[in-house]
Amino acid sequence: MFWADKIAASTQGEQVVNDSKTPSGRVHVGSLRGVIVHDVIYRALKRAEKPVKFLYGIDDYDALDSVPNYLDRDKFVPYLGQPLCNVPSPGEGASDYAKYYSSEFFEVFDNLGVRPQIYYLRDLYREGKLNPYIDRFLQNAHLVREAYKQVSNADRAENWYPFQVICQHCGKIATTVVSDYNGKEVFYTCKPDAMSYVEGCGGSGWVSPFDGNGKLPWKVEWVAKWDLLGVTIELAGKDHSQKGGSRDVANAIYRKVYGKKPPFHSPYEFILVGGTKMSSSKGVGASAKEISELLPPELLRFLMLRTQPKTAINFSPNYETITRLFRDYDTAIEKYEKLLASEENPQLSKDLLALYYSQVGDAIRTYQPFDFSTLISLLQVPHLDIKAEVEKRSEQPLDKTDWEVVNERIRVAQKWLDDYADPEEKLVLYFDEIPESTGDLEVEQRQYLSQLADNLENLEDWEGEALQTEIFSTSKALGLAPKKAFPAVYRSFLGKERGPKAGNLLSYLEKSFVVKRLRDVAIAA
RNA sequence: GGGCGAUUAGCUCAACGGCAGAGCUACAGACUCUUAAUCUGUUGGUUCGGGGUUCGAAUCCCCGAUCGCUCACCA
Repeated sequence: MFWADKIAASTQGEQVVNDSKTPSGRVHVGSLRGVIVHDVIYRALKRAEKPVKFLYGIDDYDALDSVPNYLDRDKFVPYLGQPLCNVPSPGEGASDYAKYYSSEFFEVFDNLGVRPQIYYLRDLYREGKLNPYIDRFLQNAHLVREAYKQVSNADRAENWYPFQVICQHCGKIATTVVSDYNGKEVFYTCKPDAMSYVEGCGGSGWVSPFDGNGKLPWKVEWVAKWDLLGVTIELAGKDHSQKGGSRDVANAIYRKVYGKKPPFHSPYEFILVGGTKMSSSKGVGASAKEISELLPPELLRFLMLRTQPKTAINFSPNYETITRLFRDYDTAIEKYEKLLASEENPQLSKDLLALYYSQVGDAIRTYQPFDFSTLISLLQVPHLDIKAEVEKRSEQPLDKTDWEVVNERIRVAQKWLDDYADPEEKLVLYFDEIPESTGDLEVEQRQYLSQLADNLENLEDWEGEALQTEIFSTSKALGLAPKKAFPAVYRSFLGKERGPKAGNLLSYLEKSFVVKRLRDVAIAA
């Protein structure tokens, strides 16, 4: 059974799936794992025809705790410690910092077909929705302290309260400590030494904790959200899911203060991104936005969900990884088509369910696959009419959908070549020097190149087909197997054993250059 | 030091108590203009090591190794 269907099958009654994110900056591609995991669980529940809602919260009352290195430090340092919804937007088109980065993230959601009901913590606080929870946690601060102590062995002072107000003097929320509560107002101090990354202003006073004047600490806030929204399923990254970790603490608080059972939980693993291959100099990297601009949505979903949540995913946008992703997807598509041809309403196996849940829409979109790695190769051949080439190499005539898929892949392949490919992953023509690897050529191969140079020199029609014929017939005439002949040619120009169709390749080069190079290689020791 | 997770073919992963598998790679063939293409086939395993439970263990238990994450605050 597919992992998400297992979770769906274990539930009873109406389900509320929840996930959330602090919009502290650009979102790394790894953050998409949680998003996709929850989306797939949501879809699995729908597929099982169980009543379900999917919520996504933006924790924009959290404090700005560092200035990302891609922002102007001087401009944002003054806002350290303030709620993200009160920090100015770093760019056009958003009212504030939190909205700016969360809407960037939501564009990716939209692209991936993830459509949860979105809510903002600022609204929950300011509209007073969390007031009853704030009151209850303040009244029962001792129970919260107990939970912290028992679960994660963290000591809290006797007069510690699970609440932080926004300082009325300096606007920071991270530095305030509440030390008293009279049922209507709390007494707070904005402490200079409360946080390592920012100093409080030293102000203090009595203030109402309600209607957006402050927030609950994260672990406590989590509980309030669960109860307010009726959350029944919420997974968390494994960093939160350790024994004694934040999820454990939140669970304990929910049990202690409300006597209720916490939502279903299971940790999910990270996505490990091979950092060295990332080209930061080209300004591209592994942000969720960048990767979603590179990969077609169903491929990105496929990457995230075919692996069960508790297994780590290794992903780098290098040749090996990215071509494999496309190939695996195509393999699944072909398997599905075969199944479809043999049965009316086929039962989907586990791998095909991964394909199903990868779709942005409701049905699996089938097409005639055209190998992605071949496209990467073809795009590097100068002056090649790629569409004609695709047509020629496809078994069946391509229909409208096929072309859509191919065109999308051409775009991806080109973008990958431009922004992500390492030099050694690209086709390199050696114009100025003879590739080193020609040194290993055998005597017969050198004789062949020499003969080929003579034949080509006399060739009148410098054109792909004719060149291909000449390369081939020369090898026949000398009795040298094509398996030896062609690599000799490729090595002379590319330094590799293989390459694009040799005739075409040479036809794009100057005749004099080709002849000279062949002779140079032939006589070199 | 404590905790959690992982470790299966060269690589990426599947199998989750019932014959250890797939894709890619590699290798070998086929296609008598044949070159990043296509097709066929083959190789490849002490399931990290050691012990135990079981009729039966990659799977469950114990000990150990390696790797990753985590264990003040914040999230």
